[in-house]
Amino acid sequence: MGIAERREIDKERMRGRILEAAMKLFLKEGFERVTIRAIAKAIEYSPATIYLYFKDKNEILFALQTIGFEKLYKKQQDVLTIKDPWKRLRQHGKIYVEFALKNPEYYDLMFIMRGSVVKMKEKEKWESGQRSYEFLKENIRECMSAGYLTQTNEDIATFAKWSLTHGMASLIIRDRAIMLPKEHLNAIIEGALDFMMESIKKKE
Amino acid sequence: MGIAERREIDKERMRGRILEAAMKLFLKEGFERVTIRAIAKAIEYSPATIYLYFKDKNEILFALQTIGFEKLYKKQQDVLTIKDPWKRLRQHGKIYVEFALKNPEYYDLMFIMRGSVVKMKEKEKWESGQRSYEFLKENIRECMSAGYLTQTNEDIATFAKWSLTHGMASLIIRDRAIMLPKEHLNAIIEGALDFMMESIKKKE
Amino acid sequence: MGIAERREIDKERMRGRILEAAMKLFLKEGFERVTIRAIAKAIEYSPATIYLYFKDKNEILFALQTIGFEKLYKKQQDVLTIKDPWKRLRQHGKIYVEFALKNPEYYDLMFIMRGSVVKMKEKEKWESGQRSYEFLKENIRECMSAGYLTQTNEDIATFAKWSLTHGMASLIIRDRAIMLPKEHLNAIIEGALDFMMESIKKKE
Amino acid sequence: MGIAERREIDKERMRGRILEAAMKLFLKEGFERVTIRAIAKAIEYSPATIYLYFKDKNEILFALQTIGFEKLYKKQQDVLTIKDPWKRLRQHGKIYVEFALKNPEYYDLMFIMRGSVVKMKEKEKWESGQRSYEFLKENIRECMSAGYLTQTNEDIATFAKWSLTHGMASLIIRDRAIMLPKEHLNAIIEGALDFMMESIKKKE
DNA sequence: CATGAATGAGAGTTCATTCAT
DNA sequence: GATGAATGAACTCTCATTCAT
Repeated sequence: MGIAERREIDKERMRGRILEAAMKLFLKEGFERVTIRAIAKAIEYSPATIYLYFKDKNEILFALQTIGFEKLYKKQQDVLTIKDPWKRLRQHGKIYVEFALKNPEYYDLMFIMRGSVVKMKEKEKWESGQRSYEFLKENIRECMSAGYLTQTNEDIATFAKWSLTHGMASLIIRDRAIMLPKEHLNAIIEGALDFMMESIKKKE
Repeated sequence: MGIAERREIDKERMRGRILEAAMKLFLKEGFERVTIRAIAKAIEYSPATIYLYFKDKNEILFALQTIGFEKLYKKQQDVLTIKDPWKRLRQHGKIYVEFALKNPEYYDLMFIMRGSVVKMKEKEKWESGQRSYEFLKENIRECMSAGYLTQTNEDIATFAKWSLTHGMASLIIRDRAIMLPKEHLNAIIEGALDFMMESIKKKE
Repeated sequence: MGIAERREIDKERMRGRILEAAMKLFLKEGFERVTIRAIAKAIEYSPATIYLYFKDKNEILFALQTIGFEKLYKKQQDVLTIKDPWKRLRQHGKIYVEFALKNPEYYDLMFIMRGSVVKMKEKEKWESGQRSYEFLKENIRECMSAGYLTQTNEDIATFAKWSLTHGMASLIIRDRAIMLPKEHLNAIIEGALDFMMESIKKKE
Repeated sequence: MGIAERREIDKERMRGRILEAAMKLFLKEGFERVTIRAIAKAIEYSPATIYLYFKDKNEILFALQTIGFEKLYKKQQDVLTIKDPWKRLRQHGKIYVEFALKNPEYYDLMFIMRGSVVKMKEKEKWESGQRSYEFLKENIRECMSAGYLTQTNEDIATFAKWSLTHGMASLIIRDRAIMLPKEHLNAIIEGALDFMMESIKKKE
């Protein structure tokens, strides 16, 4: 291992520490508490040091987003153990919402937070976002091939499914589903997923 | 028209101008650019003047939200002309998403934006929010009574329907549905609504 | 009674209401809460109206001060019923501190508050302040004539007496005597007065 | 001298400059003119810089107060060279008033200024304040033991002595002793001290 | 590599005061 | 005589960022 290589590794490690600290702040204190200073303090470096590893605050948020997408994608992979595409689709919905509610700050960053912060329309980033979308689409496609689903445009079906799950997750995360008692939420979510799945099923 | 009356009207007009300016800033510059100073500048008054019409920044945001809910509720009423609850439900979904995409700033404020802004007022605010929810629920109920819908918990069905529409709207508003070509969006939305409606329908 | 006269009376009445309101705010809310707006609100007039009766905020504070001095002077007069100058001096000290502690905001305004607020060095005002001083001095003089007091410069004796009482009052009012338990304060004050009186007494 | 050490010294020096500037403003412009901005301007730094050295404005005032108490306590120590408790007590009074009149801003902050500024810190702050009180009390006690003083409660005697000196100092500092010609002030103060001392002395 | 020191820009808010009506 | 409307001038404080060392 050359010197340059080691340097690279060290650099990567430091970036990791910064991101980890930033995420912890996110989780514990919420978005508006994630300041460069706070991050610096958490890793016991000076604010200026952060700038040696990230161009600016946006780059940090962007990196966190990417990590978030990575995490989600991994979770999605787990679902592949289920061979039946129909059952897999159902489980897919479940783990998606679960991911969102267990990692609300990640999810927020990935799917809710304002674009201005992380210039959303730049393609690069959505490489990772898109991957998750494609994964879902593939699942839908298989359901169609297997005759489970009313024939329809696959993008439509994918978007519908995604919207349902995202809708539930984001309403909850952003405190708009307060009319539903917290203790019933899980049951309602499962119910809603079943509701759509059941009904979505091709009637013979 | 008495003097007092005219005064009241003038005051209301000024409040209107402030709200309008705030809303424009929202739209053009994003949330964090909506500052008292920016609003003041936009209407060519001093920052202090704003405080003659609104107690603080929160009150402005709160007022905008309330207007938004009013607007939405009115739109929802239009749907009542459709007597068949099933067709009405379908149209309900359509106008909901339409509202969101035509008034993205309002919708954002009402259903997406961080709660911190309106926290204390939870109860009052959600009076208006809840009203819209109840309206949808009533529609669902009627569909059930009329035998259109698979029997299920009404809150589940309502939340599912709401989540679908909110999901679509919020993914688009916050730029997460960029993989879907803009020119097809409308069709996809309609498709997704039909998709769910169709499939949701009770199989005999 | 002519029109002009009535006008004058009305004006005076209004000034009175303003001052009263201002003083109430003083007492209830403390100095920094006495704003022109707050006063106006209290008497249910507009802030602008205040300026028809007082040139500026300072003039209000100045007027309050004068009223304070009036009050104190009246209290001082009560003491004249005591014929013996020595006993009268003792009582004089007592009522002075009493006045201060019962009307801390007045006292503060009169004897503690920064000159910047009420340009202290302008003679006019101290006409009223001085009067109280002279009254005490006269008492001292009588004590001397009556042979009660060690012969000394009368200004010295007056200043000493005044300083003792003012010192106690102001230390208490501005929270610097917190090491003395509140419930003993009265006894300590009386004790201190006696202490000085006793010892001040000419030894034969 | 290591780098860290030098840094520390520089930091301390800067804090010193800030405090000095704040104190000058106090002196020249009065309390309400002591703003962060004004301090910053005075030392030709930006307001934000101040916050690198002090948490907030309160901390500055608190620091000044503490310095003041330190200064006073040191002055009080000087008096210990006088062995006779009676003479020492006399000198104690003198240097107390001298301190107040030579450092009116400090004295004001320590013993006159509204508590609001330092409220929360009551306990810590008054550790230093109390120390000075205790020092005086000890002197009083010694005078009693030595038979100089009429037997009385020691708190009463201490408070009386303190009140006399504080009374004189604060009346002068806050411009309420303007009836006494400036050029005689010193003599009057000394006279008042003697007056009390003389008279306080136990009569045999 | 790391950072201490510094800052420009800006946030929300409050106040005494003015003036046309 | 009364006031609604308006504002200039402040205030404290926070943040992302830069740069010489």
